[in-house]
Amino acid sequence: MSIATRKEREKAAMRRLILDAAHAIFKENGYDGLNIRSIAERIEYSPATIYLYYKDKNEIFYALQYEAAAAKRDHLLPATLIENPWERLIAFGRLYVDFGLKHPDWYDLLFLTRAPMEHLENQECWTLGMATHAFFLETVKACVEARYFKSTDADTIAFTLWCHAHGLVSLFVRERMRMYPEEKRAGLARDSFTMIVKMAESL
Amino acid sequence: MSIATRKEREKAAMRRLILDAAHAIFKENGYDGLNIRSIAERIEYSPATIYLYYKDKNEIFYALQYEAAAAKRDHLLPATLIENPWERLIAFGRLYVDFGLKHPDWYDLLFLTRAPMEHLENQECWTLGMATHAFFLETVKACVEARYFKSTDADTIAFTLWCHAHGLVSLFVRERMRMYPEEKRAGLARDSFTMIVKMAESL
DNA sequence: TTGTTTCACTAAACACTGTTCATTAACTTT
DNA sequence: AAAGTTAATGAACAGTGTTTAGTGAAACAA
Repeated sequence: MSIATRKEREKAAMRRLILDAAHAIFKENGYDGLNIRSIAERIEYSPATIYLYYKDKNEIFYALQYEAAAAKRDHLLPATLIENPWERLIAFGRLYVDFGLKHPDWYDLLFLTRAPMEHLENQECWTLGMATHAFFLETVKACVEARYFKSTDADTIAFTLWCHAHGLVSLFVRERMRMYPEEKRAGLARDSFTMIVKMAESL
Repeated sequence: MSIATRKEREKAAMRRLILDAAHAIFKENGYDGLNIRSIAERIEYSPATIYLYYKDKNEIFYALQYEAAAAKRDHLLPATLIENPWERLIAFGRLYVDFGLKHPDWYDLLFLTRAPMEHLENQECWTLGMATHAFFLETVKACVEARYFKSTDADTIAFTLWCHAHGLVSLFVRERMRMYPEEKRAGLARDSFTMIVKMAESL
């Protein structure tokens, strides 16, 4: 029994080792620089060994996506502590955009990568994302109930705000802000966030 | 001289042939199914021949991106004919979203592909996109001047509206709408567009 | 017409991906 | 100590983008 548990432990350690290497490479060279051989080289094992611990590259990708989701959850945590729903909503939005602009690679991984999403519903990552989204929706609903909006359609309000934040971050992450001079971009992001808040107030 | 012009004509025809093949493959199999060998096979030439007409795959990618930009411009054309700036703005937004949802692959190519954008500034595609963006900005400015908004910051208004539309389309194109039941998604998109228009009215 | 040059084209290769499999060597069990 | 199990790997395969040496035909010069 002891040997079996040790082996389990070693297996988990190896999976961790692989994932940490993948994580490091991803941070250093982005998704493009991440390949099986680069991981293998970094952990000083043969490429074939990777396949003893992860079915294929997608599984590693999923695991990385989970890391990103966890990082996002942690980043948004401070907002969840705020009592007032309206303040909470604003803080949530601000931190969401903040996360995307500070960690474009992770945001990319979570929301912009054209990836095999088919099996993602079963993934822990999806659960984590759903929880965050549910929390966001709850906050909007709390605002609706507290009459912060004239509209009562919480779903549409939430979706609309999400569209704005996601669109804003996406334009930055995928470098579609080139028509604006570099020094104006950050200000534009800030002003637009302020504006959507104002728009939401009078909603 | 006649031979030289004929050769030029043939060269242009070949570039067209390659691009049309690429276009067709892209429409049939998406960006992933598009590779040099598949183009070569379709036009019944060797893969190496492609490189006599396009420097590398990126150049073909750029050309395709231009096709997408032209398709988008054509799709938005009806809006440009509307006199009233506010009506024009709404029509423009509606057609923009409509284009993205109807042609996700092209939208992807234009705004979501992680691509070598470095040399894109010099590209016709960029010029075309800039023109469309400039028109959009002009429309917002016209609305500002006609006092359709309280705010006078046309740049931020335009950017904010773009963020929403782009975010909305992006969530669909990259399949991040899974948390909403399939049959509700279209309605949500419609409602959200209506909502952002309402929000803009009271801006 | 003949010899030379130019040019479109291609087969074959290279380097790089993800992935598989037979073999080896070490560990575990008997 | 022998037999069985398993972790690890070298070598290969198939699929990418891209380059290069070479071939045959078209264009040109005599």
